[in-house]
Amino acid sequence: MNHSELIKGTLSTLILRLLEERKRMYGYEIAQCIKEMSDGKILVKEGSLYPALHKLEADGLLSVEEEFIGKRVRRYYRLTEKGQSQSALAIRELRSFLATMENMITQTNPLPI
Amino acid sequence: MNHSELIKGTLSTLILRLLEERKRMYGYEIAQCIKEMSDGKILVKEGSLYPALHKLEADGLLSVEEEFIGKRVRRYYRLTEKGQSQSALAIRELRSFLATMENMITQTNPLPI
DNA sequence: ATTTTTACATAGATTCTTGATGTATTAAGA
DNA sequence: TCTTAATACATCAAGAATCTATGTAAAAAT
Repeated sequence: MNHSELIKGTLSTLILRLLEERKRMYGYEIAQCIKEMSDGKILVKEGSLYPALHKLEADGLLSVEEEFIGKRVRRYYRLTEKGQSQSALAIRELRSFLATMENMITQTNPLPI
Repeated sequence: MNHSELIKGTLSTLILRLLEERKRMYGYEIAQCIKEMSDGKILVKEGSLYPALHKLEADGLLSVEEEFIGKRVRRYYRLTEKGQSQSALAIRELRSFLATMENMITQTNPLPI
């Protein structure tokens, strides 16, 4: 059991959350940001990140602008309007889930039902 | 995005945690307990629960005693010694992950790296 | 008498992440 | 200057975990 197994299901919400704050980010930047913010504990792999971004784009939550830095392309993502409302929802949901989990693993001697 | 998608990766830890407190539980009881403790927010399905229990047993973290209630069998689980140490580890890990996630979705305006 | 709850189980489909692999530019260091 | 590391995208096969659906059957409740 490590952090990378626990991240399942939370990655897209995390991406939405970052884009809420930063407006405009590209994939690699998102991965670095998650690494920094988690103190190196959550390392998103390319094999997770890019498919997740593509799915969010396909679902109409993100829009993309390609930009050339020298000869190299960067795909900048931002939230669509749909993405903004979805994002708010997903974050509330995640926050509630975290609180519930915290509560469940913290409370001692849960009573028989 | 709902709680059932977010539970991925946390179910076994949750089971271990419950058995740490309650010593001896059977599958159906565990599912009910998770439902109660989460205020109905986390509904573990049989298709998730029983395979998870079987895996924990196969990995030597749980032991089983079958008991007949009338004509119906109940499979009571408890932590093995290995299960106890693993449990402590998994819970620490989960707690740390929850804190990290909480931190990431809560802090406003994360700075550029 | 019928329905709901209790209690186990598994198979197939789906989803998510990983590891491996690929391509290519740019920056840094020896 | 040459080599390595970092940047930046991408995809595929494999594995893990969950869900839905389905099945069986006893006990309790209506």
